[in-house]
Amino acid sequence: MAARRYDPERRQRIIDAAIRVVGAKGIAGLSHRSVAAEADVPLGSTTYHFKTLDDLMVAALRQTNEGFAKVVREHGGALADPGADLAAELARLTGEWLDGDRPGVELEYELYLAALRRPALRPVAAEWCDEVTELIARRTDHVTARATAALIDGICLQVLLTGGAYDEAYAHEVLARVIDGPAGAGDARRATGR
Amino acid sequence: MAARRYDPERRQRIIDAAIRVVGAKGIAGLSHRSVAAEADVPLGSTTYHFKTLDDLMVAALRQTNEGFAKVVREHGGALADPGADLAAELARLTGEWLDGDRPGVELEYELYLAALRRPALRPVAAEWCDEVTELIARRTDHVTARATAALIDGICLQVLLTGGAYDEAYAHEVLARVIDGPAGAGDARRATGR
DNA sequence: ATCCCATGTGTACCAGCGTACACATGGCTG
DNA sequence: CAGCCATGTGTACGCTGGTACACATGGGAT
Repeated sequence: MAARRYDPERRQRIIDAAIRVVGAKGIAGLSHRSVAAEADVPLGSTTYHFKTLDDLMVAALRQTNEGFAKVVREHGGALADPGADLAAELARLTGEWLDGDRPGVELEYELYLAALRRPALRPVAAEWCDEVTELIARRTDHVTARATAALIDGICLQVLLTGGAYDEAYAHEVLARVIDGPAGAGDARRATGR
Repeated sequence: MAARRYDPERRQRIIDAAIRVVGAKGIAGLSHRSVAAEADVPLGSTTYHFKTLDDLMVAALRQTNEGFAKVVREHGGALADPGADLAAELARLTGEWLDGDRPGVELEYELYLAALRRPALRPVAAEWCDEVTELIARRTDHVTARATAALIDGICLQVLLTGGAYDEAYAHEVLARVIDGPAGAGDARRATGR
């Protein structure tokens, strides 16, 4: 098998350092050198483990994708409860995520949005999308889940990009429209968008 | 008045060149030099008109913000018609925007999303948000308009970031939920328990 | 025990960057 | 019509970046 001689954690430490660098200076501040300094390893070590910065970003994005999932795991027990108000629960979770670790959220979105210009990141961004959708789809049909994920993304973006505050009541209200929309109209199962 | 000696269009040409550069190489490829080369002006000229790259990006973002508005102006006549199906109209317009000028859309989003890490861009991003919201708010209340704008953003993002295709029927369906959701009354949405 | 090679290290090269600054030019004000 | 100064130009400096490459080391296969 792979034989990691001296520092079996070397690669992982570089990824962690990259995440800290992006958090502190943004993607623009990410370089082999800055990561090497942050991880306290020589320059050659970062170029050895990650030939290109895209490779490093893919690894970092994969790791940060855990962020929201972690919040869900820790505070989202009610999500699975069929009796709970799904829209209210999602609005609450999103608020906790945004208010609890704003730098972490910004970092996660920065890496996520970087996929716009870096095709290498797109599969990872798509994974993240699918994971959130699947999570919601345990309580709704697939179309509703996709739309709910999109709406949450849009709401978060508006908060992050404009510097405004998160309004949980507003989020609850409009999330409910998407989630309860097809149920309230009478034909409960009318979703076959794809 | 300002006295532009030789080249009254100099500043504007630099902005246009900056937009072309971002379109071709992304924000990461934007520099005083690359813009100067693209605009065919000496280096000193770009640094004279725009002290920092942020200044240049603000000007570029302001200009690109016209993109969607332009589509609306040219193809969105029905938007103002109170008899038209607003959700269908928006879904159609978004499709035209995404399919008609994909590079332009990516460029616009790249500049828009750059506000995440560049506070200087946030006021401009907020302006763009407000403009779209106001446009929609001519047919709906303000909360609905904001949510609709957020949902459109989210849907576009999912298309752009994951490389998927735009599904107009899906967009129509979920936009309708947000827009028609509060059909009963403004705040009595929870009253219709079953 | 020996050797291979994955892993790790140090350094040098060159390109591109922001910035600064001295200088050129000619419309506008007075 | 004379001078000011907004505008425009060319060049140089110091820094940081990606990349390449020669060299070091020691675990495991033989």
